[in-house]
Amino acid sequence: MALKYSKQREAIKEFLATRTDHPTADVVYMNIRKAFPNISLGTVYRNLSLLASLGEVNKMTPGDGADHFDWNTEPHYHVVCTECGCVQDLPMELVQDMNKLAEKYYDGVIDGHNVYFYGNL
Amino acid sequence: MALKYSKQREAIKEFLATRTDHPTADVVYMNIRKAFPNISLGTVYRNLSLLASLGEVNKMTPGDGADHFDWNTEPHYHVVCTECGCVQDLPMELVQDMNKLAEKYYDGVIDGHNVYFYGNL
DNA sequence: ATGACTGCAAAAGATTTGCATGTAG
DNA sequence: CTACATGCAAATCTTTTGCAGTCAT
Repeated sequence: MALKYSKQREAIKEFLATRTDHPTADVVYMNIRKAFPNISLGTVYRNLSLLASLGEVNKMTPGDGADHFDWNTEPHYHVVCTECGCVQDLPMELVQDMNKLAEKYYDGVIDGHNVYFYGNL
Repeated sequence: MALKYSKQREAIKEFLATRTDHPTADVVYMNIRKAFPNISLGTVYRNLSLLASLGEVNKMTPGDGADHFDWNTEPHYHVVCTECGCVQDLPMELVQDMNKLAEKYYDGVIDGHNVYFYGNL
């Protein structure tokens, strides 16, 4: 289980680091393809779960059918856009109000996206 | 879009109300079959999402591959068993500590299940 | 050399959908 | 009657896996 270097995995990590949203495996695949036209979707999935198990990325399942991958491994909350389904980080000032959020659903607008609180309410 | 009565839907609702865990569509299917041997999995899925859109049940996606359905529509948190994957409600006294939970992962034992905090940390 | 990694394609698992038939209102 | 609901099967979508060849160490 000794890790070996792979330029595909490196490219996937670099790509994730450039994104503040939280792409799905397929979005990663589409983008990595620009630099590696022959990369396979299986390789993207294998590397994403490897990176997730190493703790280098976070795997999220917001419930839109596909998993999302987050380069930010610091503990934080997320919100999901009700329009496009994208995942955004929850502003820190709202984190402090988690107890209140837990008492009722949060609906609002962040960065032009209509979001609802994505949590286990 | 006027709702019509169906004994299959009624049975699904009744079954969910008897469960304190949070069954998957397939588990619901297996159980409803005892009373309705000819019910189809498609019908179970159609009714579960109908009930979810009516707000009569909650649909959850803990990330184990399948969606789970929860009869308790009151706002509350969940934890997931790392052994069997089942979903449990988070004890209310812990809800009051949500801010602290948000700062670090929660690992513990509840009702004999080794659980981790299922949230968007 | 050896074991990890890749591309490809097939497989697996969950959910959705099209269609002909059944049934509540 | 006529919509809505059902059963069945096929289709769709995401993710995983087996395998033979490739590459890092």
